[in-house]
Amino acid sequence: MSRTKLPRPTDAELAILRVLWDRGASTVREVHETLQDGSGYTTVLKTMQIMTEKELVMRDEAQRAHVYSARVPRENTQRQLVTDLVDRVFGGSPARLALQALSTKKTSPEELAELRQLLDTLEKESES
Amino acid sequence: MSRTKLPRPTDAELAILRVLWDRGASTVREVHETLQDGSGYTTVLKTMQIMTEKELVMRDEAQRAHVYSARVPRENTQRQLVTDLVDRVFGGSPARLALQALSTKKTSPEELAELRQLLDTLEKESES
DNA sequence: CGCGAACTACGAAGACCTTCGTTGACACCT
DNA sequence: AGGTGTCAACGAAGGTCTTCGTAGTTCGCG
Repeated sequence: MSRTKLPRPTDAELAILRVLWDRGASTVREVHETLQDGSGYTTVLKTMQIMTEKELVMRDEAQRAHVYSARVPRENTQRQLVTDLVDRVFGGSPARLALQALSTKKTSPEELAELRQLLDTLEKESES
Repeated sequence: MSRTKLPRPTDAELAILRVLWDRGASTVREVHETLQDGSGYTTVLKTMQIMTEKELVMRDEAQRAHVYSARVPRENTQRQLVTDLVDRVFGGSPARLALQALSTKKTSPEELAELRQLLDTLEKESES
């Protein structure tokens, strides 16, 4: 049992994970350049080292410039953060979060259609 | 311009806010008792004092046991946290968050109906 | 070889969060 | 008046996160 009940990634960690999810395996330099915030190179490096310890990312040390890749899938992290938020501020109701999310900004017709489809599926399920 | 760009409430703060939103104005003791986590009385007190400084809550000192009430509305905080999450992990697409939220857990038929209604409204809007 | 550029590693500082012990004030009861 | 319980205030400790300076390593090049 070495499963240590992973904590939420921090903001800085999440920003880095997003880069790795989007770009795929990358060096510190690449991440640092992509991430156009004001943070310094060594800051990004340090954070990525910590993320390696936390097993959020993998490191390939074959080259001099180590190559990092995300070890946690994007979907999982999204799910983790969503259920966390649902529990902490929406009383455990994902639907209320969904309502809040949708009424906030505008959504494209394609996404609306996708949502409608999901809704159909869910309603059929609840009927059976 | 005294608007200081409010930061996300921390976990402990959020837990307390939830109690205040649910119960309405409450004393520290009441909050502490409601909140059945393992935290000590003075911990809750301290946090609520800090929240007063941050203007997250209001304090009525008329009685010996001060009475606190939420100063930020629940809706605002929910919106804040949702848009924050949308920006940080769903690339700015609320619909993707909604999809993730809904596919995670089961949702009651009433909520599904509510969602469908909102979807109708949104689709009509995008048509015009 | 010797220099500079690109890297990693390390450590420490500063900010914030959470936790709680202790102190002092106040109130009620006997 | 003295004792007991309730309360706010304070301060300090310990943890985590973020930041970055500095030092050491490696590589390529003149």
